[in-house]
Amino acid sequence: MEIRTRFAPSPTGYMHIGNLRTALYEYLIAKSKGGKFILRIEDTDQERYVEGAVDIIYNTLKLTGLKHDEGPDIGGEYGPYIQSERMGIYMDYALQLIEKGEAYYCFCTKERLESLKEKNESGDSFAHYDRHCLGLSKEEIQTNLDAKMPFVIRQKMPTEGTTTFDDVVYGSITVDNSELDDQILIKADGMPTYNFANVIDDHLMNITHVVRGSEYLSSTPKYNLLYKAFGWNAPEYVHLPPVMKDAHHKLSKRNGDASFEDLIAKGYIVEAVLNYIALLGWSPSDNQEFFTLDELIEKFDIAGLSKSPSIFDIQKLTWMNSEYIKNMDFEKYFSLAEPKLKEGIKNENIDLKKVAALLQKRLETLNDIPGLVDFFDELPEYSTELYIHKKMKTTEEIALSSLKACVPVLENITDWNETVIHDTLMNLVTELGIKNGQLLWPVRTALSGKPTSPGGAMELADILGKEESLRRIEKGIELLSK
RNA sequence: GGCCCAAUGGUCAAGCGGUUAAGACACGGCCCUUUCACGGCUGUAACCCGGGUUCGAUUCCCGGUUGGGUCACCA
Repeated sequence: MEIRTRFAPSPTGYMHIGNLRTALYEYLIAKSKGGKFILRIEDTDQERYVEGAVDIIYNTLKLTGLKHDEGPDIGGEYGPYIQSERMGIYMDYALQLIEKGEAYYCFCTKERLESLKEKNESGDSFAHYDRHCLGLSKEEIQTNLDAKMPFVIRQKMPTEGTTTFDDVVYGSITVDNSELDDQILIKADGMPTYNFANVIDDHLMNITHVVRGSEYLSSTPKYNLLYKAFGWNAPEYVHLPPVMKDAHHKLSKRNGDASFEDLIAKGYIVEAVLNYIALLGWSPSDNQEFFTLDELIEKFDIAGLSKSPSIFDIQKLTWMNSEYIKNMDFEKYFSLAEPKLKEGIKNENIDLKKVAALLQKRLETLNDIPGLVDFFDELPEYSTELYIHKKMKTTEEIALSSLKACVPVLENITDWNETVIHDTLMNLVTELGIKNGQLLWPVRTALSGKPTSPGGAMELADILGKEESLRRIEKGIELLSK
């Protein structure tokens, strides 16, 4: 049988990391077996609907390469794929259940339900609905309906026995039916609840694997009972442990934690984020850590899913991100880096490609760039203490004499490029009989005005150009002469 | 509180009755080196507790502890 999974987000405004990971696993479960990945928008809660949220979903899937086979934007034979466009369907099925005696109308007001809860809080019984409306006669129901009284439709749960279901990651789980509430299927506004719409849609769309967060584990028995009430086969359940911010809190936008789009805005690479979250709760049978999407499809095995929550470790993502940057094709890397380079460098005489090349092995995120390259534009104010470096065996005196010595030889260079600069400086070192660092460290310092810089003396001199390099060295001499 | 679930270094995470308990991140050290990085080598660090079962438990079972989830006309 063809495997079909669905990503069923609510359009509430952004893409959680946890949501994206769920989508990824859904995609992989399907694609690793040649199945279909479906997108369905669950917008039954009109109060939480956020304008533009659906576009974020489309964009994220597109950006990450999690291409869906069916969905609102591309259609498919099981449409519509937006729940609000499927309204009639749910009511029909709810009515079917009423006829079968598996569900019933409930005319209780919210106030009455509230008061029930209050009673329960003081007592020791469960906060379950008291089935006040279960005993209504057909006539009473009809009268209420004719009077246009607002109603909901509730599922009638068995009061005895147990319900058992199997979860692919958690195994067999059993609960007492007495724990189950007569959950609402159709709300007073005529919309189905998530729990009901889900079952109907998953069945109608032939979904074979229901993948979702473990917070749904405790409501899954109700799902199973619903499938049973209809006489349908339940799908495979794949519940996923949460992605945590720390040992106690889930990662969530509400706590100010980064969403997918935030991470991208912070200079993380899409592929690195995807790779990292693939490994947050799943591991391959071998030790492989770096995966392209295609490799994930090939290597993914549902058995590698973990049962326990994982803490999102930005440090490891950052490391992985730097690995992606380092190993990226230069042209691709440059196209990503260029905007950030331009943020830090306004001077058009600077060869951005050379700067980019210097940076590629030193970046953690793209956003590090501006702060690392700003000195190319303008030499920052610096203290002559920068010239003192123990390991390079430099002092201010040595720095001064080294800088003075290199001015004439650099001035003599006509063909200003890295190789020539290198040879010239190294010759000078030999001539003066000093250590490399005693010349090169002062030059690097004079050129950058910073304790650290991407690239050393030769690279910086090459990029800055002859005139500017000499100007900066003179400036160093001036500072050191005071 | 009832019910459900989980528990290996600081973090991710192998392991599935017998192992010197992998690997990665982070951290420390060393090497390389014109700074910082990169790279290479290396070090510190873990089976929540108590009972069983077994010749033998990190692994299986039962309790407990801790943590999480759930108990909505939200998904």
